Amino acid sequence: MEFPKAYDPAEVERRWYAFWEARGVFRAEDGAEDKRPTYVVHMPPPNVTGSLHIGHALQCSWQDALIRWHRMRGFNTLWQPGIDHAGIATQLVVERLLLREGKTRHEVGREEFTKRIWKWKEEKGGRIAEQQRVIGSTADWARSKFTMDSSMTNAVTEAFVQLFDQGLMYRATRLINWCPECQSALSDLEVETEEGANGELFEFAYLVEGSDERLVVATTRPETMLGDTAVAIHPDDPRYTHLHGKRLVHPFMDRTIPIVTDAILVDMKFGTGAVKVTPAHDFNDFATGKRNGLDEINILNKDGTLNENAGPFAGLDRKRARTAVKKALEEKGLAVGSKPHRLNIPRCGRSGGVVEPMISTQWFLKMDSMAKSAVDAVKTGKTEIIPADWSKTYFHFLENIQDWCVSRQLWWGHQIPAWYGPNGEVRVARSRPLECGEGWTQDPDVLDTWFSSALWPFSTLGWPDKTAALDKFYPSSDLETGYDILFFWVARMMMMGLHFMKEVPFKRVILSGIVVDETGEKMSKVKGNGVDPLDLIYGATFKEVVAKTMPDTPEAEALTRFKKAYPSTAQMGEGFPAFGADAVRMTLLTFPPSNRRIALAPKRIEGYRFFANKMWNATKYSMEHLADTKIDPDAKTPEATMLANRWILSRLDRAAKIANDGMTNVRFDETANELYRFFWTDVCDWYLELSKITFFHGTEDERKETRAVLGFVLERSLRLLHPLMPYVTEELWQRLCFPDTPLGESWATLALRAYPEGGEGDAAVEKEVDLLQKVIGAARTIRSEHDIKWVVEIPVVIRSENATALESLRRNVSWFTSLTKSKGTPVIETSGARINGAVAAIVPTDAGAVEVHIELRGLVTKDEELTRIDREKKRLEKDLAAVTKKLGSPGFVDRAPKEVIEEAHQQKASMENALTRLAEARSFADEL
RNA sequence: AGGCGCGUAGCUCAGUGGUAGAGCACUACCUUGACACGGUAGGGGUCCCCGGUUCGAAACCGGGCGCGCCUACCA
Repeated sequence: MEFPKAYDPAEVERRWYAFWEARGVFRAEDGAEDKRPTYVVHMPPPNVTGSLHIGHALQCSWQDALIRWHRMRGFNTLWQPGIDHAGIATQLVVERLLLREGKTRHEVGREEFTKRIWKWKEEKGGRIAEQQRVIGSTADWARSKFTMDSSMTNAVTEAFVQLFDQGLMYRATRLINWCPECQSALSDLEVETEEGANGELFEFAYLVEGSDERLVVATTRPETMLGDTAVAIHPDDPRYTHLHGKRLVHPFMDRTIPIVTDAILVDMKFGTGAVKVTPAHDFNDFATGKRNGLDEINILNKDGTLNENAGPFAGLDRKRARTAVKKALEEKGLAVGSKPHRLNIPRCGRSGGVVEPMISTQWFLKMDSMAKSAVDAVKTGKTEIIPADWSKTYFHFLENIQDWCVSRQLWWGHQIPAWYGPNGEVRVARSRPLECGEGWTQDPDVLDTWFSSALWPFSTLGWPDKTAALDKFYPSSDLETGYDILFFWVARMMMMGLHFMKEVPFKRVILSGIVVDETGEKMSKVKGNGVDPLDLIYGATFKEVVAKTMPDTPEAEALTRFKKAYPSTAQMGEGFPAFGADAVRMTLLTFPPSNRRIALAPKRIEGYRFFANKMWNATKYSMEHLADTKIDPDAKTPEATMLANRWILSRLDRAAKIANDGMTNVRFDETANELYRFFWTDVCDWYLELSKITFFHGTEDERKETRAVLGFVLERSLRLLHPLMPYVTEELWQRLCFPDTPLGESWATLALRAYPEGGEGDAAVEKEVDLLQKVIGAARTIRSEHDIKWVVEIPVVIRSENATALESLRRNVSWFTSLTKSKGTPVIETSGARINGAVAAIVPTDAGAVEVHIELRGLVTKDEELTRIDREKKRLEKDLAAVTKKLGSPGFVDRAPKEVIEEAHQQKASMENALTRLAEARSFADEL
């Protein structure tokens, strides 16, 4: 089989996704006869309007790593995918399309409009699922659900009816958040506050009835005065005692309004101490109205224009009305003035329009008892939130929760299963009740999209039917999602799951952070600092990137802004190369999951592409030397007698342990970093180099053992890395294990091999090798410091009083010779004559230093050597001073643990010994 | 205003009581039979500041400064 010199992710990755799919790797088994333990993850269903962004890529990487890891460990894994119908977002998209035809949804009608949305969905919607495949997600796509599927609608209806029958779902008239742009009610959570907006505080006066006295109030929304039904003062405010019980004249309406006293609303110290009260358009005022029995006058139409209650201002839109009211007040001499004021503006999370509190009749879901259960489930540990810090936020939300306004005045969504009769009757049922004939109409409103999402962990499995899948896969194991939807989704699933299934929907909640740009700024369309993961996977020029993210900005400026957001791209030329999905995944996995912000540096991704190339070439090398050795993936750990082989097997064992621990503890970064380190440093830098000694100079027996170990280590390394970097590992595994089968045609797949468990390794072997590495390192440092060319072979003498070390060095002298290019065989001795004109490196050990003397006469100058020794000396002295101080400090010897003291003594002795040797070496420098 | 989080090498980040770590970037040398998407070696840090606990603090506690996010908001 051809083995190109460099790894090409684009060529390789393309090959494997369909391969896995064809082998049924992703499938979960419903059947009761399948006795494997289950592992279930629900993928947060992305919006049907959405396309893959880097946040999805992060979550896919995490979830796929968890899923693949469990699958390899023999779990019956279900990764449940799906798509969310995203009520408002989708409706807005299709409305915008209609607008291009010059039509509104009201003109085409509800039925036609809904048809159009479905058509749009079939053509354009849900493309994200294809993109999720690109990054390697092994979800069970055959089970994918759309929240508007009939089975989902069935579940939503059932849930609604049950909740209504239980008295938890009710209809009420109250002040709610209204988005005039969407013309719909919103839940509290869908309102986003724009902080610190520049506005003004406008002051005007009401005249006291029957006098000339003026009472000055202030407002940031002057037009709301049209709905004022009182002015409140503090009962204890001496300035206004004489006004108690008086009334004020409304300047534009034919009414007077009372002056009420209210200690809750009014802060005497703020402003004039008098507050206008608009119960129908302000949450605080609404409560004040209830306390004081005030009228509630709604002055707004659903589209945000003023209604007939606004008298002369009726018909104006909010903004114009504000100007008009101010002007009219000025004309009447009632305006007092205005000053700049910073305020927070509530905006609709979807449309961005300014939200207006408005009195309206809506459906609400009672939250208190369900919220309590959801709190208890976490407090009692039935569900664990990771990182645990988030529990506090979760509790705070649920302990202060308001009833959930679930009805939306949209056309796209699950229509509320309530019918209203001609005489005000209300019927809630699974389908239109027979008695609801002539004169009855179904509630036109739909349910909040999050209501259907809240049922997801069981609705996707067939609820309310008792299905095999529901039986087997509820509750799920882990839920992994961004912390930004902790309230929207996670908390609500908890409540619904506990309510309907009497059991928590998931055992662990893993909350991920937000991917931000390289400088830590949140990615946003406005800033244009987003990155499309597909551009990273497939490659793209920076011009192409900014054309997408900042389409309205001139190219040069856009490029400047882009480079500012991603400084590391300065070293990348004209664009991103194709990093490949593996590199993108690996990068995202190396951030600790507890990080709230994940600053994506493209340069870092490059590093993992290089890592894939390293794996590629290590495999290439191995296969060249394995010759006809058949790699049996089922082989047990081979017997090893040679130190290098025993060592790498030990390291493999420990790396596997660390990898598993990381996955268990949701520390993917620890898994990823250890496997990276293990493969690059232990396998490539040391083991492959050592294996060359055997392959080129060893006996046939040695070669045979080394081939077996090399093949084994490589095969297991690929397994270990597979959940993180599935593509390159599958490719290399196929090449390694089935060299005669054309790629993509074998039946076996790495995705279904057992994940190595690992263990503690062999400490004695690792300690021995550690010393050899240090001695080799010391010799290399000398070479490098003195600029000795690689091809120059140099005589070496090694001396030490450490008998164990000497013995090991003698046995493994070829390591030293080969890896330091020393001449002939180094002389290894306890003491005795040293080479004239040699420089020495000192390696401290716990049984006397190892000295490495290298003959460099004629190759270096005395000064160079003195510089080197002095630097070494300085370093040792610094460390020695630290440990000496520690040992001398009062209390340390008395109070520190025995082993710590012992260690300190040993360090001291070893450094002192090394310093003595170094001083000797210094005197030798004269001979150079 | 409250809550939460963060501040460690030029950059992105690990490290949670025992002599400061990784990757990238940087410097020098090297095309050595897997890999220049590479190798070998090296330089670089008052661990934000101030107190306290401790024999010992980057880590634990208190206070401050700076940054970010969330919740609630004064008309």
